[in-house]
Amino acid sequence: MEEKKNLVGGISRKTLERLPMYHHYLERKYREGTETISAPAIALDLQLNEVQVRKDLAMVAKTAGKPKLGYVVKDLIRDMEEFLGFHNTNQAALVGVGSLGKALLSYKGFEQYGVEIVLAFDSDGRRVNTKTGGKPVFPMDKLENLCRRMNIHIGIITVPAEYAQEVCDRLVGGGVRAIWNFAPTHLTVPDHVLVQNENMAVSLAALSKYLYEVDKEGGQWTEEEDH
Amino acid sequence: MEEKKNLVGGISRKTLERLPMYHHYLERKYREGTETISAPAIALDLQLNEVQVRKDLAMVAKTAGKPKLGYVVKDLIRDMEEFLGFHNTNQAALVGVGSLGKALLSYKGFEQYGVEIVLAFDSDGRRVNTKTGGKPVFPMDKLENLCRRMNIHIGIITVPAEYAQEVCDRLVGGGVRAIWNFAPTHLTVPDHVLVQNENMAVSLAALSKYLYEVDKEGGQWTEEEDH
DNA sequence: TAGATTGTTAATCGATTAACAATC
DNA sequence: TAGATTGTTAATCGATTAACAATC
Repeated sequence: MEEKKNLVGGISRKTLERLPMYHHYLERKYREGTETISAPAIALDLQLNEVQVRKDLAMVAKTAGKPKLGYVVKDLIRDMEEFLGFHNTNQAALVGVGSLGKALLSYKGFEQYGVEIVLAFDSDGRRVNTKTGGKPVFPMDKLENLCRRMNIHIGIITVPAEYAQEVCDRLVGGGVRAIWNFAPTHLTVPDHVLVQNENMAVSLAALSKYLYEVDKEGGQWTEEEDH
Repeated sequence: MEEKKNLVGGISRKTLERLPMYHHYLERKYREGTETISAPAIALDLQLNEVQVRKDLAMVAKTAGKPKLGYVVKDLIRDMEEFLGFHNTNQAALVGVGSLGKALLSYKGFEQYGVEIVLAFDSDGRRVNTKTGGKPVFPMDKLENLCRRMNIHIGIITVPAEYAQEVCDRLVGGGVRAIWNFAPTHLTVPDHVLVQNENMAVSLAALSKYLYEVDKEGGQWTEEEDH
């Protein structure tokens, strides 16, 4: 029985989740003309603890910050992109060209993160051999073969939950090593494959629960109050 | 300065994130004819610790499990849905009818979680006064007014990052108390408003980083190995 | 009964925050 | 220099896991 890993490349999952937030924030600051920035300033804007910011930045920054000055924004952005591997483009295949699949195929913003969707698969004959967002849609039986031949490393699953595991297995069979799963279901994969769940159900549950609580308590509420 | 809350209704965020996973799993089991199920069985299938499963279920279950038997699947599903507030439908407004916005408007699966998108807003005159997924699209200047009049509590943001904060402020101004944010940016909101980030950038960063590491290390890799 | 499974208390683990000396 | 800010070590906090008595 294998351990579930919490670390990706020596960095905790929690830290990794914050990095894109810093990245986006720093890019905006840089566009606005900010040249250097301090950890307390970042912490204030992003509502984080300043020590946490310093520790997070220490994970990625090649050069240390300077007391009284802070960090050089431009260098920080560069180091962060290198750390996250945004410059090594990975090609991805998407399976399931429904409305969500179409939205993802049409979305231009992924390349910035080093991911490019190059082709899609669908079981519906009417969608096969068309193009969506400029990306060709192939029939399912070409999946393993095309993924392997094109050396695709990322699979994006946007099929209904009941087909997700099967699609996942086939992607892994085609040599895919990282899965971005939009189906609201748990996927079982071999150890060397990473599953990243984009779990909308989780968000909805949190929203729903929050509003439910607020209504129940009849207004604003804090966890300190015990009723 | 306010504390960021980690608890929603006396339950830890981590636990809350697992509940939809149990819910989906249990529904499948129930469809397959399973009447009772034990914590170890769930833990095995979902790759969790069995004590964790028991603790999580204890948070939601109205009736205790029975030694040697486990829990009644049907009751568990019912309790979980009640706990998460899936039966109290909340109406939502979506802002930004781009490809992602359209996909969400067309998606039928939200109602199951107690969320119903009833209308949308967009700044593009060509989209205004059309319907997408059967939901009317209104111009931006109607936002606050319509949200308030219709007693909308959930706002869904699918606009580009640079407009997200402004849209967020207006939704809050219209009485929205929970925001589902798809823009890759940090939103600042009053304390009584919950922001749920559906942060694709985070997922992409994790995928990208993982593949980057795997390639660097020349194959499979574990965090135990120090090179 | 025997043993699988429960719920709970205690131990462990990891992540966050506080404290502080170093430094530009 | 003085003080803002750094990086790091120690303390705290919360979540996970292990241990175990209760029970059907």
